[in-house]
Amino acid sequence: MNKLPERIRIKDIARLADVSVGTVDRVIHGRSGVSEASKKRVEEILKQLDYQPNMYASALASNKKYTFICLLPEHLEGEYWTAVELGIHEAIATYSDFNTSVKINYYDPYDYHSFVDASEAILTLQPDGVMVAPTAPQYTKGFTDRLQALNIPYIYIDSNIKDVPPLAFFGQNSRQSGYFAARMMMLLARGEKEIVIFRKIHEGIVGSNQQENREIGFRQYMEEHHPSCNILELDLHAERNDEDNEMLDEFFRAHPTVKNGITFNSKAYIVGEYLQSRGKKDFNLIGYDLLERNVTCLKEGSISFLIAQQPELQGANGIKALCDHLIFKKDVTCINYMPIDLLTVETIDYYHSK
Amino acid sequence: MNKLPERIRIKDIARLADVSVGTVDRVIHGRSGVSEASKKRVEEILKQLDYQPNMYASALASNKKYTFICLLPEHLEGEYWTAVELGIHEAIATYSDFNTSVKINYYDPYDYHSFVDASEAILTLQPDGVMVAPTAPQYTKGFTDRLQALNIPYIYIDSNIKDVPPLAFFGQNSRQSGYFAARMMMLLARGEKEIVIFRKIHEGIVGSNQQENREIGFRQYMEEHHPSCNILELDLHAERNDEDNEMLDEFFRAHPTVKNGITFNSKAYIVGEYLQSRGKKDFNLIGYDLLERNVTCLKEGSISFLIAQQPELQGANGIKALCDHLIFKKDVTCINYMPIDLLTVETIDYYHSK
DNA sequence: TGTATATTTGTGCCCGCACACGAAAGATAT
DNA sequence: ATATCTTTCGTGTGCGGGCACAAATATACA
Repeated sequence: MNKLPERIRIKDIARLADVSVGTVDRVIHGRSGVSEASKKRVEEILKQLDYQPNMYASALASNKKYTFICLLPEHLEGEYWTAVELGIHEAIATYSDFNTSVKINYYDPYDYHSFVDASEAILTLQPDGVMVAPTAPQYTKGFTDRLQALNIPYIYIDSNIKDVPPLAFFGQNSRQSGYFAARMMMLLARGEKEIVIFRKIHEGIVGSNQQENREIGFRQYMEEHHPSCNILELDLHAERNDEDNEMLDEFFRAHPTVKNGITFNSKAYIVGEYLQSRGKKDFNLIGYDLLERNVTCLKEGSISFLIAQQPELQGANGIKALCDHLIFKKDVTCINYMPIDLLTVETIDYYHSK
Repeated sequence: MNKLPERIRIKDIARLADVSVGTVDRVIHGRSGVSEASKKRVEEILKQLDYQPNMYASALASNKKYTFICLLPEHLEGEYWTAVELGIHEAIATYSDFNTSVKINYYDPYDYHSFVDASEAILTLQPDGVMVAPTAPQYTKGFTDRLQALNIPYIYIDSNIKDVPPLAFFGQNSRQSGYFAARMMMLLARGEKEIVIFRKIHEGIVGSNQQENREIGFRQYMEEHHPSCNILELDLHAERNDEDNEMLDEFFRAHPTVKNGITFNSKAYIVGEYLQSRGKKDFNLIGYDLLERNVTCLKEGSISFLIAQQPELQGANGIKALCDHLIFKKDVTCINYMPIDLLTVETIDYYHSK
């Protein structure tokens, strides 16, 4: 009477199937050289005992290396994508014993050629997995088609794209988050009839379909619940401070009664810092993402609410999905919407994304 | 010219220090039997190369087993603690290759003897780590003192206790969460001058200091920002439905103008379902925790906001902290406040705690 | 100087698994 | 019947590190 150990090993399977560990190994990995009879016997016991390999021992023995490449928009330190990078490196660190490494490449979100060039470079490097922020949907398909052909799995973060489904997507449902933002805005606005949307435009290009979708959701809520509310718009440049401030001055001179506003990008601090500099305390501002400058505005009162989307977690989960797929051979959920988090001065200190 | 591999191994250290792997191993584990000279040399190289052991190989070789015991309040399926258990099992599953196992024991939160008996039982089992929900602070110290004496690390979840600091605490800052709840309540209330707090009392015992602290925070906000607001109270029993409904009927008959209420426990659905059954649509209700029945109320409109505290993550992080400490020898942050999450009908579908 | 005893160091095996190599058994050809 | 090839299978080695034991060196004492 042999008692089985809690954790089933290949050795145990082999003994029960009356074959050697080599044969069990061949069955598990679907390699050739096993008779139908043995194969069947082993597979049956494997299933019956629900054998789960020790992935650490497996990784140790196989001694394989995995290299991933991420393709993100160029950005300055402290901007939104910095947080995504943090998550990426964090995930790589937790999987470092599996011989994983990552390289982050960049493209100019306002120049489509740049994206194509960068994706070309990645293809020649033949990584084991790719993670890309497809802020320019129309130029992504050519890239992912080639990845598909090379059998390289790829992850989308931040924005999703209809076309071919990736291995996984991590990001917010932008439309819904805009819809939610509208409800929060109107809760602050208390029946006011004027709202302003602050946009950010660079050479006529919005630069991210996230922003557009958030605005669509926002307007949908307004139509459904406050159809009589007047929605104004102001396009800022987010480049030279004084220029933006002048435009804001002009706007508020022309619309002195507007008391509520929202930005659908991560640059709410531009408006927040303006409000602070002008001593305007009666304005309700909602913005996106926990940039340091946004958080400062939130704490000092010039921003009422920030909506966050856990960028670190997006980056980390993207890498984890690649590892789950390639190393652990686990099934990966394709669509992964991140939570829509509302942060206020009362809750900001307790927010983190681990 | 020897090129070092990306990942430094004991073997590499040994070669550089001109000793055997056995000696390096002894230095790493602080075992005796190493001359001062060798020790110093090895330690220097260790530090210089920032050697990080392959924890998976280490776990494989040492072949140690770790058993943890959790002590939670008894509860029915679907209540708050179910989610904590989920997180516990999830974490154990991810660490299963490290030979970890967990056992969950229960005590009656309304009977202090029960807690003492249960903790006694745990001490005789001599687990490698303990996680406890100290809802009865005054009876916990005797237990943790004994654990300390046995050198068994312990984690608090949900509530923290002043006394002796545990290895780590995971839970919400209850006071602050009540403070935040008050702000949200008043945002919904729009200048109304009456608020009702629904409590839950069982045989005169509140059963959790979380609830009390949330109420303290709530009242603090009200005093600071709406001192003239009238705060009513209603104690429910949460046992037989009809009895609670009668009390609610009576309350609303006596106070027909009250349009805003909050519960500081997870039983908001008692009030939510009541409102629904009576067709009261003009009442703003805020509650805690994502029980299925609460979520249903949120979706159907009888609850406006739910405040969540990621119970799965609390459970999972507690186990992870024990593993980090015992297996990976990593430093563990002692105080870990969970985020204060606001959920609405617009965001609930995107909320999850992974 | 030799022997006994500490102290320090090196070696080998094992953990669970992957993979290469070679042995054994069966099939086909001559 | 023997040689050759193919299919099927078992064994051995190594991944990085823990630990027991043996070996080597140092120290004590006669």
